[in-house]
Amino acid sequence: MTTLAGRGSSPTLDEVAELAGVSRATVSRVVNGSPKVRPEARRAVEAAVAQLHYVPNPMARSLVTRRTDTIALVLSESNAQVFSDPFFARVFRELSESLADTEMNLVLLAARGEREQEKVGRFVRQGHVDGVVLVSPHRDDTLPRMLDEAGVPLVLSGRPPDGRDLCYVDADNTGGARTATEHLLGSGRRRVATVTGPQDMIAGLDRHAGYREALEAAGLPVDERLVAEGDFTEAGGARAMAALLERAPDLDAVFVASDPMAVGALRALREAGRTVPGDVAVVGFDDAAVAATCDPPLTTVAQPLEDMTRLMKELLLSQVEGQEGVRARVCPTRLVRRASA
Amino acid sequence: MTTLAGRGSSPTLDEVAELAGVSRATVSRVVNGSPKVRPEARRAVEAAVAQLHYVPNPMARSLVTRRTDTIALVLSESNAQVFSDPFFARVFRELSESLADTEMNLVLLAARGEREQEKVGRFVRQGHVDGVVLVSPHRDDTLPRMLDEAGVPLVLSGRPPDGRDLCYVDADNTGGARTATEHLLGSGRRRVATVTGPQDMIAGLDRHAGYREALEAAGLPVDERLVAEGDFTEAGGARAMAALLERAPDLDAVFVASDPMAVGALRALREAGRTVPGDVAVVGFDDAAVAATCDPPLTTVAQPLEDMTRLMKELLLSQVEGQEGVRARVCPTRLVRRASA
DNA sequence: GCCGGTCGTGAGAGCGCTTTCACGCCGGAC
DNA sequence: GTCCGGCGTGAAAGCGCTCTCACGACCGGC
Repeated sequence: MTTLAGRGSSPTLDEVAELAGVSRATVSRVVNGSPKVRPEARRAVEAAVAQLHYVPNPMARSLVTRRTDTIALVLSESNAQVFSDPFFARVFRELSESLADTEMNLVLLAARGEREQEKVGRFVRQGHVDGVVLVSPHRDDTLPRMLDEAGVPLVLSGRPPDGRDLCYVDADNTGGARTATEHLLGSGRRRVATVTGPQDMIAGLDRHAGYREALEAAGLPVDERLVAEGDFTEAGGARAMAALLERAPDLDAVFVASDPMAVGALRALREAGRTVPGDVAVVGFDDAAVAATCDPPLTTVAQPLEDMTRLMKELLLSQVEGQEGVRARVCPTRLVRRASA
Repeated sequence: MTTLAGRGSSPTLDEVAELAGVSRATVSRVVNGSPKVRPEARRAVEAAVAQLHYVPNPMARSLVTRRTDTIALVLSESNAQVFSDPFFARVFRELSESLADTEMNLVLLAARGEREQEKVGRFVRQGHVDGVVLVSPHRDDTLPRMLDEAGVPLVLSGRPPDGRDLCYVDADNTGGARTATEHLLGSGRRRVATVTGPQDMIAGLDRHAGYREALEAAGLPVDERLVAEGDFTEAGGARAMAALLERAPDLDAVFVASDPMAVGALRALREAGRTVPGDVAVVGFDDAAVAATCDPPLTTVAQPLEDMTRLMKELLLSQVEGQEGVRARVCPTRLVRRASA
């Protein structure tokens, strides 16, 4: 195959250089915004670039710069449903948006089963991306370690499981759960139950811990009949709530570890004939869109997602630039008061 | 910077060649599975590769092969909510899974606002990917044209808006809607309403058309009071259903153009004191997970999503291989009968 | 008038890989 | 014994870019 200018295959630096009457080096300088180019030459190059519709070949560039100007958001999650999780969707959106006026590209990689994790690992190790933001909600996930050992700039969304010293940004899940529970306690409730998240997920663990902390701080015993595990879905929340009602009919409040589960709990409560917040006060977590629209509107714990995403971006980009700065950041949550508690 | 073997920077072909006592060319042949290598030499190379943990540099390779072994799934959608749409999530999952035992990588690109579309366009035009599967649900989207003109192998998920001759795979939305409506008519209903999808979305349009076709085929007039537009969300479905009930209290059936909307419609119906399917029969579309779990379980139209995804993959890969084969494929839908109609 | 210092530029060496091409080798046909 | 045809191999030419380095032009200071 010969490389014919203007015939399908895109023009190269040399062709631009020839048309502009300068050398390759000068064209490169113009394209990369170097200041050391005479205005006159710059204009000539720019005209040639425009005329030829020149687009630099990123592979050739990466080959020498060792940069790809691309970062990956990787979702490590075997469970299908979590992909459509509003929390994750928002992280992706915010990240994508905040990168939009950068020259950085964002790609999303899914690592479901082990095979896919392996593929993602290879992809990253091969240098396809300059860095990765990793969402790895499960405690026993091996991907954080794999990517860490790949030596690529890495920021976790959510704290790492085993206390590994990885760079991460997380919401203060424990603190948020504590505040939520204290809010319930503060309004005079004494039989405060909880629907936890899956206890093999870090956020599920932390929010559960916050609930217990609040009870202990108030000098109240933790009654295991008041604790039921959900799976972060609406259906699971309804199930857990029903079980709770069965085991502890005298409960007068419940902290539910996610808004979708809280919506399910609301339904179970309604079906059991309990009023909210009259009979049972309910607090959720996440401040998902549904929290404002359900009936009654949900008091919930909001994470500063925008800040968190910005932080992830900044921490990652500074690593990409070669600076090792802050390793971890825990962001405060905020109680959003609505009608349910 | 000097390139020191084994020191951070990964080993190159030459280092492997030297260790194995052969030439670069031979190593390349082994790595790429060429048969023309003596078993003895092959073993030596493989040992060297293993010892050095050699991983080929994909940029260098792409530079000469003009392939990246990566395809993109791009979602062109300004509306945030659609990202967590179960239909899209499934397409992504299926595609990812079916590519898992290929050497092809899959990345997801989001093209929300115009800026992001521009970025995705540039990304693709620069040759970062070998092909793209494009989900572009809106009628007035410019991305299909942009990517088509980029000259990259392209398969749309869903038919293209303006009759452009693009390669696509779609469900038979019109046929499915017709079948659904006929089912309602066949069970003796005579005042069959519809909650349509947004009329600036292709699926919304097609499903609406199917509804009208069925009525016309049955010799029934289309009563515009029986038509309300939803937005493919549960809340929107509830709103539209309420409006329908207001305008045409005598309706006895409704075809709802998506399952989430149908769930909302079910709620509105319940709140209005109508029984389902006693007073009003309801048929949804998509056979989403929620259709089987809601109350009553939803009769709905299922798309052969697995087949469709496989087709997209095959059509795209054959384009990548340079074959121009089938351009379009419309897959038949199937009515799933449950309790609601 | 000479000298040191910018400043803009171009030649050229690589980045790590694939791939063509030519060459030496060996087995079989004559 | 000679000749031919594979077969395995290595040398070398790129792929399109960046970046160092050297060089000429031009400036002001003495």
